Amino acid sequence: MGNNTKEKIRTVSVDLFFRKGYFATSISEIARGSGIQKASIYYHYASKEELLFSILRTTMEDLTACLTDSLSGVRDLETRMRAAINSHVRFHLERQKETFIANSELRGLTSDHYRAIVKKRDNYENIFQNLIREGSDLDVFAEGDVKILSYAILTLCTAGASWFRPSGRLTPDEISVIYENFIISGLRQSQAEAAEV
Amino acid sequence: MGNNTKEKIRTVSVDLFFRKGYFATSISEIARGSGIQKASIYYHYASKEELLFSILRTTMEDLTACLTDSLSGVRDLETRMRAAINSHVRFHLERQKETFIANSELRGLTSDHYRAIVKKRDNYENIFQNLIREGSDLDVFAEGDVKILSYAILTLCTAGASWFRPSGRLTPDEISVIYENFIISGLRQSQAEAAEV
DNA sequence: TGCAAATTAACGACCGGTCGGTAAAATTGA
DNA sequence: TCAATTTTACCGACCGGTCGTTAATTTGCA
Repeated sequence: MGNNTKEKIRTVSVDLFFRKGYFATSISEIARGSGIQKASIYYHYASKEELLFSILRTTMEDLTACLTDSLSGVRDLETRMRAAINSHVRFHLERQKETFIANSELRGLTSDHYRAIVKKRDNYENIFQNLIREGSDLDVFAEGDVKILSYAILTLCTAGASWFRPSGRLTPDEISVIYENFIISGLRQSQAEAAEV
Repeated sequence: MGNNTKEKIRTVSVDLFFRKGYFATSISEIARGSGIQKASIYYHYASKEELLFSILRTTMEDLTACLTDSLSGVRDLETRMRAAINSHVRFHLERQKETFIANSELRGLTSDHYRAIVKKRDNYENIFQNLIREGSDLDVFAEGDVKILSYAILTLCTAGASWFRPSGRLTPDEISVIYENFIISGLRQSQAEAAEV
């Protein structure tokens, strides 16, 4: 029961960090939004930075768990890539604020915490890079720069989170399909195209 | 001659805003980096926010000028799209720090200045949206959601600026070609693909 | 009674911004 | 031509206020 307050602090922080940014958000504001005094925050979190780190860590862990879950049991490579994109897009749309923070507020971390998050991020990207590599080995995808292509895929989908509004005309799955088709055709043809020209 | 200092302040600010962020950068730091006292900054700029606005405004103006320049005299639609992508990529790679700030520090602006920058950004995006629209009218590109596609194209290329290192193995033009091919094939086929499935 | 959870009050550091002042350069005018 | 005046560019000291954080204390439930 006692972690009601801790969760409230987290929720309010996510909202404020998303809207105003980490440095522009003060502990006082978080306290006000949580309905407590600002000193009380330090009972639950050691520092403002640890609050940020806690948000980023769980977000990255949930993101990766979501991806491995979506891939388990799927064999066909194009289907795996589509499932990966769908997982990425859905997670970013459903947990818009947290993923936005995870992509923009890394500078607020201490160097130790920064390294920890980047490690998790690299691990996540690696899953995509392996998919691309396997795909071009099996000639499902054309040859291409694996790193650049993986960054391209991820930022493309991540960007969706910055303009998505839950009340908009498209559902997360509809948006996902648009990206899936765009990316799959890019992966198939990008280098064949280059040879042509 | 006197604007040496003003330019120096701008250069130092761009560097610090890029590395640490707008809110995490103090006027004292900018002064220290510029080799002057912080009071002197207020001789050249009315406020910290105006300094940010000045950077963003000129960046957006140069960006748009660069694009219209690249498109002038080019007729064929695919070639126009490739030229637009090339202009966008090159500008973002060559003026990496400024464009990064322009994409991440809008929250530091007053609402008036915010509106002014967003207007310039919308105007820039419109040029791309028109290219997509013309392309699908002429059946050079498949039908698709113009807004989503334009955001996809722009964020894809913009993201390049966040990992690009001038000392890397690829030149701006080589990177541009990768993106051009990826995008062109996506624009041609993304919706045909959807019908297939 | 004990302990978790919150309070009140205060801390030093630093923030963006302003102050009065000044040396040097540029401009004015007779 | 040259003294008088204004403008340019900058300085060091300082403002009120807010920052993140800590310490001591009180509250309220088991």
